[in-house]
Amino acid sequence: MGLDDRKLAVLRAIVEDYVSTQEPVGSKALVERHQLGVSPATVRNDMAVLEEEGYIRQPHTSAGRVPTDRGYRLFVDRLSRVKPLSPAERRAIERFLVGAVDLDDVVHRTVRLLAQLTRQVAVVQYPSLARSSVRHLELVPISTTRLMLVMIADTGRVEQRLVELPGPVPPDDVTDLRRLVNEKLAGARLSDTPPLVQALVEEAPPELRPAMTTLSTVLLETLVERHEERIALAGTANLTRGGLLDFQGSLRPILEALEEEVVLLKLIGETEPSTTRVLIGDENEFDNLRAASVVSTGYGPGATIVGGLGVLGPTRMDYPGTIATVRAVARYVGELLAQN
Amino acid sequence: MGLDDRKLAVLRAIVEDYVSTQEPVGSKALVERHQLGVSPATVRNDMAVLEEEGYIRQPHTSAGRVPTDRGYRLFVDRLSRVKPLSPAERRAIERFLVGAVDLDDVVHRTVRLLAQLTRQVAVVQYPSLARSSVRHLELVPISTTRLMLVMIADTGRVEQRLVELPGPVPPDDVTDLRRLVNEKLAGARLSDTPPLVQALVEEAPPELRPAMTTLSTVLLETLVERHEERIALAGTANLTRGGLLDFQGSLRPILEALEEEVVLLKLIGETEPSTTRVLIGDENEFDNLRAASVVSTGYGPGATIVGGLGVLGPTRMDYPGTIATVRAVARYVGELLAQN
DNA sequence: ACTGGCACTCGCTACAGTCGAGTGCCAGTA
DNA sequence: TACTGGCACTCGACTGTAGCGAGTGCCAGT
Repeated sequence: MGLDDRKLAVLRAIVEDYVSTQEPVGSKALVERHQLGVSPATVRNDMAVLEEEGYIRQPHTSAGRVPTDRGYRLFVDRLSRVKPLSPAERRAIERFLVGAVDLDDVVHRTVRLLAQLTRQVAVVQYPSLARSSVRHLELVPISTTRLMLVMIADTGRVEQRLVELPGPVPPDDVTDLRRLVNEKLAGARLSDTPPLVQALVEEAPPELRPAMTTLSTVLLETLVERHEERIALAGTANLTRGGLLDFQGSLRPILEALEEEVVLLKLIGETEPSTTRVLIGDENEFDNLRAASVVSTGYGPGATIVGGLGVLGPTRMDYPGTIATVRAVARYVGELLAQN
Repeated sequence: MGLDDRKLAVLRAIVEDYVSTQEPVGSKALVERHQLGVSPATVRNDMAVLEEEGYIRQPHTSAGRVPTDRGYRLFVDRLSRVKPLSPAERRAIERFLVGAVDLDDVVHRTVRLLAQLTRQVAVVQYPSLARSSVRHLELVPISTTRLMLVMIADTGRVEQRLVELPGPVPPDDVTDLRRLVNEKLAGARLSDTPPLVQALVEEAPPELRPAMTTLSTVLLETLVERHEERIALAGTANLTRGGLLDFQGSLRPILEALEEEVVLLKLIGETEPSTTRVLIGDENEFDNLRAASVVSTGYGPGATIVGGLGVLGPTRMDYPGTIATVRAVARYVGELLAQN
């Protein structure tokens, strides 16, 4: 594993050149474009070693070298220098996000911004209900046997659900139900609600018992079991940049994966540590995405994390730039949420 | 314009063959696959006429014929025979749509169903607010100077919006505001609300005046001006079927168009008459979509129309089948909405 | 440990030739 | 007049060959 500094510099140069030109890079071009201080022949020897170690490969015998997924990984972990955002980018972020009136609005603006800045596919998860607390529960009578249950979370999310009651419930009883439900649940984290909901049913006065039972079922279903995560997506047109070279010629598997909310959630939703996560090619657990890389991070007001966001692109992407942008956008969104 | 019956039959045969094989169709293959009762030479003469009239064309001199947009138009208008849904399809529709608990749920299921059945890109517009009536307006205090305005429409749509009040408003005043707003607006069509909102401000008691003024601004903005239309999309992966032959090799313009809600709304939202609309290639007003066709129709409970839905695919698509499916799905969705 | 030189590989492009599906036209026939 | 069979022609698709050149691996020399 003798990878001395120069070999690492060569790998870095290969990655940088390949990312920008999208063409296999040869030894001669390398020494011309970078100040390596050695001759092409020497670089070739280094390349041979790098290839043997699996960091680069040759598409065909007489072609230049291309980084492998492993090579990108090493690059991301040890070689990439942080790329600060340009002032223009900072300004773009601020301009784009001010004036958002709504959680929906914030999420939509964010996902478009992210797609535009990175020129890739952007994914933003709405604040997770599992990480939210109940701010208020509203019951709106639709008919004598139907209620609309509206839950407002502290993260700004609003979920609604129709409740089909077992029998007619007079308006006064609805008021009572509303009061009881709010007394018990307001302020509680959603993940803590199941026992509380259970208690609600047990403590309900007899005449409200049937309605409360139905209501509790819906509550549990909507708020906990079905784990209603939502996702916004933008920039799919960016997949077609770079012709058909990226993604080995077929967008199909990528587009299919992007249609599955479950997949997207796995991609950007699992950010336990608050650090940025980079998944490169193979490392991805979905076969459909083995030709793609994902950069994602968590966001939230202050230090807490309420959701994830990220971008998806070809393995040959500008990792330092993308990582910087994703982080910056996540931070801005967090600040925005903190204001509400 | 002498297009006798046989020439029309030839055109129909060309369209049908081309749609199913995706290859230019020649005179010999035509007489073999269809019972036209004449020789290839005769068919060739007919083809020459059809080409002169602009209904078909030759990709290159020594190739078979391909329908033009104009040819598809004639086919759709006069030649296509209605294709009844298979029992399997009917069952799929029913199975897919029962068990929807929510408007969101209904829309999502519908759009996926449509994409799956037609194997194309499906678009479903949420019931338009412009065509809805207010069922209930709820004001939920978030802090002393902030309210969450929640509007529930008779179509099942729920819109929320944060209201930043000019000063602190005590809970009792919020109750009053809620009562006043509902008394005035509940039951009104959204398009009729502007004068009512105006009246609300004028009739408000002095102490509620400032809050009501702010509230009315948000109300108008959210419910009328910003015309909050929503759209669901599915099946973009289907664009890659048929290799790169459809859409002349580049999905880019299509994907770009699909990202613009405004474009989608124009495509499927403008269904004044309750009939199915077919836009073929050129006929589309967006340059990005000149290689695509759109089949759309309105849906709604009973005879009224509250929104549009449709699919987008290559100009060489199975028009009769697609039209039948789109219609059937729209009808089922309408019935589903009528139940609520 | 690095370098210059050299033979070698192999994808890319251009070009020529063949094949065959499909056409347009025309003279012949019912 | 309307259709048909026959025939010459067109032109894209495919195949094979040849030359080019970027890039490599190796080796002897410093």
